[in-house]
Amino acid sequence: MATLLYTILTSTADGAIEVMGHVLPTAFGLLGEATLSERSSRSEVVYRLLRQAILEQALKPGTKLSEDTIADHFKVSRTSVRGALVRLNAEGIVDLRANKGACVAEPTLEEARDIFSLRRMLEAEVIRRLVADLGTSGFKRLEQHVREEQAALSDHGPLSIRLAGEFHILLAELTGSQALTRFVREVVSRCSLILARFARLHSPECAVDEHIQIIRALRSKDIAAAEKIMLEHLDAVELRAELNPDKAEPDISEILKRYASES
Amino acid sequence: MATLLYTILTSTADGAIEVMGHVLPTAFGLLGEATLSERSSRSEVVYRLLRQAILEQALKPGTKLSEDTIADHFKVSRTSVRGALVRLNAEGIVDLRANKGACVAEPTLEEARDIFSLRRMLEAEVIRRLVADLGTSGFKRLEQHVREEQAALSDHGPLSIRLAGEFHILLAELTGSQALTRFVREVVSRCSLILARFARLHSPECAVDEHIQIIRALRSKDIAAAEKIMLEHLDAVELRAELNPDKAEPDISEILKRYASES
DNA sequence: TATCCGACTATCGTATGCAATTGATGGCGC
DNA sequence: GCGCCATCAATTGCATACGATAGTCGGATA
Repeated sequence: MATLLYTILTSTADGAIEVMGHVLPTAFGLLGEATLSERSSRSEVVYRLLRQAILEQALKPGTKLSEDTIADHFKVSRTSVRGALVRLNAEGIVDLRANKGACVAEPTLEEARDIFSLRRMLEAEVIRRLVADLGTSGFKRLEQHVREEQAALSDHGPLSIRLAGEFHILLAELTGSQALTRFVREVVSRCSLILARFARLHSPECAVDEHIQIIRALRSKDIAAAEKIMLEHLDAVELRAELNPDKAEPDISEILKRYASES
Repeated sequence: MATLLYTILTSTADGAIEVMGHVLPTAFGLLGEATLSERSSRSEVVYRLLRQAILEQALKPGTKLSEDTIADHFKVSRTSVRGALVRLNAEGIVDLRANKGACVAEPTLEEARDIFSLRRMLEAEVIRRLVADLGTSGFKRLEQHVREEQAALSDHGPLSIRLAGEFHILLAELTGSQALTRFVREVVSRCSLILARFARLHSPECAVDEHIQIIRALRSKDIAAAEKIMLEHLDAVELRAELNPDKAEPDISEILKRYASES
């Protein structure tokens, strides 16, 4: 396994997707249910790397994900790539159009609002549960994560983008609810896509402060306050997404829809 | 299992898509994003049939899903089967153990309670949204669905089991929120597994009545009342699941856990 | 010159073959 | 007789090959 990862890391060093090689190591804890100890199949590795690349916005919404290209870069067969793409499609971060190849999903404005709405609901629930029973070790993990976020701030790179999202996934994990974690993972992923698509630029500095506030609120054991902070944080994130309808038309079909009725 | 594969086998004998005509006509709007007009790939067909078989409890939790066996019965290659299994795994209704094959997921008691808890939250949200804006056509679809449920009651078969679950998915669809629909689909699917695993027998008669009550509550536009009815309905479903810890130990590991600490 | 049609290319969908891993069975030593 | 190890069968993981489909480019015709 280690050898496989090594070959992939080195092989990407001279490929086009080399970005992903750099940031991989720190990512491994959170990226999936699978821990380091389990052997990873090739398909699994491709899945993780692609997912990571998308969440770090190295692969932007709309980017074509040709099976051949990816297979060549990772030095694996298309079979393994297909498996990864199917999974990513099931998570909603990759669109899979029959006979026309896959591409990074492009959430529309409507979907974006939808996702944020659900995210508020889910994460409010996370907070409620954590206020009820978050132990010392949980706080330790949160604080450790925030420290990593702060450390990553300096490079202003993809790492901080990803860590910002993973803070929320970590919160969900700490509830101990697998299903809730799954759903939060999904909305957070989709939010990454939304930000990549609509936000002018990601400004993670604020986010870290807000994350610290969330931890503090959790410590206070005040449900209402904690929930309020979380919702405000999510509002801030949505604000950063600049989901105003008059900019960045999501889709040609969206535009043409208005003309179709007049013809 | 054998019976199911047999029915599938015989019905696929004269063409894969026609088969689904028999069992899926009412479901087609629900079962996936794909509409009838799009051509379905083999992998897609296998996916739908397997999913349906699992949700109708023809394939029970724990059943081994050998690639070869399925491929032979469906007269397709293992490749198509694998694609379907990966998708089902992503939805959480199939477990995929590396090098050891797939099997229908076996939710533990703990997971079961977790799922029900989330389901309550999600479906309460569905109700809140529907009370706000459910149009005439929406009610028509709901009533049509309930009629189908009633018609299916007579055979006491798998169809009524599936339709009962799909009522909830239909509710979610009517909110217009893709993400919410996704999540509801997932919890409903998992609940099917849970019922298959723990419930003594499925008694769908009650469910239909309860579904009618839900529609009535939605008509009344009384959020609190509608939400209450839905939650009561879900409580009833959970009750039917008989999630009492002292019966039907989910897992050998669960049992041995208690012994491990004493060794 | 503009439009339509047909061949071409690139890419995907599927099948098949081989390598790798797991679990089992039988033989061997104790 | 009992336990351990090696070999074997079964099944999955992966790669490659082939057929099918969609988009593109060039030529023929009006």
